[in-house]
Amino acid sequence: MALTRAASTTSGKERVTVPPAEGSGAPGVDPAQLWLRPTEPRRGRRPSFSREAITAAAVALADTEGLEAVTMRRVAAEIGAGVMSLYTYAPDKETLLELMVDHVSGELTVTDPPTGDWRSDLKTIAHLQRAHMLRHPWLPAALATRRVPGPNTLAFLEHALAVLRPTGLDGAAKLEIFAQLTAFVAGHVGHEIAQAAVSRSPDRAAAEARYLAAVAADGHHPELAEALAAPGLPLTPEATFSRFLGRLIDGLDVTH
Amino acid sequence: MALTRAASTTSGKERVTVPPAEGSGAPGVDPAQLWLRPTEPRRGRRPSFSREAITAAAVALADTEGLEAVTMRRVAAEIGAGVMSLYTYAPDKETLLELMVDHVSGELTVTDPPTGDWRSDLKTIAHLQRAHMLRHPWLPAALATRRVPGPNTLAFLEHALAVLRPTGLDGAAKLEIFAQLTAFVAGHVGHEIAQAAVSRSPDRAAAEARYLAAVAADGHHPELAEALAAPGLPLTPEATFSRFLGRLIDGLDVTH
DNA sequence: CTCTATTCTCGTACATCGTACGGAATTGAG
DNA sequence: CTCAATTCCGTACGATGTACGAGAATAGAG
Repeated sequence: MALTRAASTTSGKERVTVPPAEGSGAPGVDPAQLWLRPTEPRRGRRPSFSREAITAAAVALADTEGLEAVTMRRVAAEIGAGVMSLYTYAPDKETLLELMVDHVSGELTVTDPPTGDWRSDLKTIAHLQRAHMLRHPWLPAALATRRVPGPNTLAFLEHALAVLRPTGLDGAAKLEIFAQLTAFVAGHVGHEIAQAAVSRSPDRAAAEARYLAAVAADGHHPELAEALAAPGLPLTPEATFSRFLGRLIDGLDVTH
Repeated sequence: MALTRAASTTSGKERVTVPPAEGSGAPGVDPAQLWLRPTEPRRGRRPSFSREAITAAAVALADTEGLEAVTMRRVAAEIGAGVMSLYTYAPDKETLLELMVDHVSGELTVTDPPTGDWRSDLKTIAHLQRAHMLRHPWLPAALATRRVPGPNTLAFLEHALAVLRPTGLDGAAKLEIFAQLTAFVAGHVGHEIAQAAVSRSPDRAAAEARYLAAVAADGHHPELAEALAAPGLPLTPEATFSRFLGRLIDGLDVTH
């Protein structure tokens, strides 16, 4: 979610001195090329495939076999195309990922208008997002590197902004809240998924438990030892999510 | 941060039906192999390198050239080793990444004991983490796939748990708060970094602004249009962070 | 119709990645 | 010394993203 008013990060002479990160100087994905390209002139050979079909195939692949199964070769094979044909529809794999993210965001259609109780509405949004991400477990990972919101994402954002209207916050704050809420949900679901994956292989889970037990027993981590030893009813991930979401949203101070 | 009491996710017959995610069935990294291995028997050829040196080289590389520059070949070259020698010290690259994360976490040493004002202490922790991540911009991305906390991470966690003692929350809740706080900071800093990267290439920033302007002008996104048009003083990333952190922590309801 | 410009298709090829394998080198124990 | 253990690392393999360019299909111009 890189949604900020254009000039808000470098104003005037202020120099940002952050060293290069993941995709440092690289131009990334051009939004115009991605979301704004008009229906091209009808000329030349007729296309055999479509963005839609390619994206859908990639999504299906990610859903059933995980994000790492989404390779250009696999996707191409899935729709019966040559590998290089994909590059007619998307300039590179990163772009295909963005297409995938926005594609599934189409499922996030909201029918109910805002109720006026923005806290409650925001919780509904978060639960929608959680269910959505559980259905597409690769989403949290994919969202981490997403740049430009596509039409489906924008539609959902539009709804979120409407929900936040009663807060009276300025635009930037509303955008930030949505971005942070999405990040929170992605983070939480990401952990849920990772946890579930660990639990699914017993030796792995046992190894982890043994490690933590060893750390707790070394005497240098009394707080951790106590935290791990404490009873505390085992909550479902759902309950944990709700509790945390409540803490987050109910406490949102909107007066400053 | 996969820190949960061992049995808290699958209790009894409850089946987790989440489809495969990023590293689905794969065993990942064995914590014992990673953090608990004792000083091996003194026999055979003397080691020419060390985990420390390898990890430090990898970190230096990530700091200056980004995470994608950290390849086994580059790291090996950096310390004058053959590529395959690295595998004596770490079983695979994922493990090396975990080593890197914990290595830099060594900088997070906290000297001041908790003051008793846990909200204030928590904010201090978050600011520490933010500065830390800005110094190592690859951290937010690397943290997303981290599994088992190493000694330095555990030391910091221990401090955080001590800070949270006055809340009276149970262990699981405290662990969750720390995990979510870390996730929040990582998410925020990740966006800061991405934003800075975009701003650094003017054409890229302009393209993005043009795209958003086009969307705002299409008539289908009135809320977004208003949010983008609103004045709102351009805040420094620091200020935005503090404001959000305040909203998050001040509102944390600890009574349930 | 033919010609030509345009567009899509995709086989081949290459650089780069993580890492399996196995032999050479070095060490301490018996 | 012999032997087993341990480290070092050159070579090699399979997989990946994608540049390149030759061919095929299409639509308008003449």
